Amino acid sequence: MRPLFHPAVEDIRPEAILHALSDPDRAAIFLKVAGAGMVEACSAVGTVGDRVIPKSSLSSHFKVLREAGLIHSERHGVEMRNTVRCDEVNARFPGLLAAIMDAYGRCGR
Amino acid sequence: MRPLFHPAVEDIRPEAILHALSDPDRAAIFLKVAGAGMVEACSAVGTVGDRVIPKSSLSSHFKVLREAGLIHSERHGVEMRNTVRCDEVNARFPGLLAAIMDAYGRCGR
DNA sequence: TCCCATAGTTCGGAATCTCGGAACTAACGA
DNA sequence: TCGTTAGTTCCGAGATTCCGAACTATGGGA
Repeated sequence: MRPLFHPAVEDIRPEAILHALSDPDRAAIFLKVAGAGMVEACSAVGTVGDRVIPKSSLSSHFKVLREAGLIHSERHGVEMRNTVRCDEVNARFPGLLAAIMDAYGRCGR
Repeated sequence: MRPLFHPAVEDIRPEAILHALSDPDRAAIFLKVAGAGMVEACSAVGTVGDRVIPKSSLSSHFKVLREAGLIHSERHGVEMRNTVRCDEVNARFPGLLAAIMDAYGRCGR
C-alpha cells in the first residue's frame, strides 16, 4: 500500500478538477465529504442515490478526487478520514467549485 | 452526413460541460471560438499551441463541444460556422463558464 | 454539366481508460 | 494469534479516445 499522493496547491490543474467532477458519482461523493466536513470513505459513502458503489470503484473514485487535489485523505487507525481541500482550491481557482456544485444543484438531484 | 445534434438549453447537463472542457485542447478550441465570436472549424482552429490537431480529431472535438451544448454549428456553404452558446449556458448555470475559463487562464495556458 | 478543390465526417484499429469482482494488506481488538 | 473491518491492488471485459485513410457534401470553374 503505497503512501497517498496529494498534489501541492500550485500543482492542482483545472483539467484534473473538471475531469474528477465530470463524473456525477464522484461529484456526489465530493459533495458528501464536503457536507460532512469529514467522512470515512467506504463505510460512510457506500451508495450514491440508491445504487451501491462497489468498494473497488469507491476506492478509485477517492483516488481520482485525491490526485486532482480536491480532497485530503489520511489513514486513522483502520479507516480513512477524508476532508475537502476547498480553501486551497478556492484560493487557486476562485469560484470554480461553487459554480460547479451550483450547476449540479440546479440540475435535478 | 446526418444532421447536427444540438441539445435544448434545458437538456444541457453539467457533467457534459465538465467533460467537454476537461480536455485542455477542447477548452482551447472553445476559447478560440468564443474569442472570435464565430470561427470556421478546421481551417481557423487547426492548431492548439504549436501542435497540429488532425482534422478527424478536430471534428470529434467539435462534436463533443456541440453535444455538450457549448457551441452551435451551422453549415454555410462548404464550411461550418461555429458560435458559442455562452448566453444559454450562463442562463442555466450562472458563472460556470466564467469560472472554468478563469481557472484555465490562471494556470499557464 | 462534369470535374476539381475545399471542409468536414465517418470508419477502423491500436492504445488508453473504466468498472467491478476477487484476492490481498493494514490496523485494531479479543 | 486469529478474526474482523476498511481499503487497495490486480486483472479481464467493455467503453473511450486518437488519428490516418477513405468518404461525403458543397461550391467554383471550364
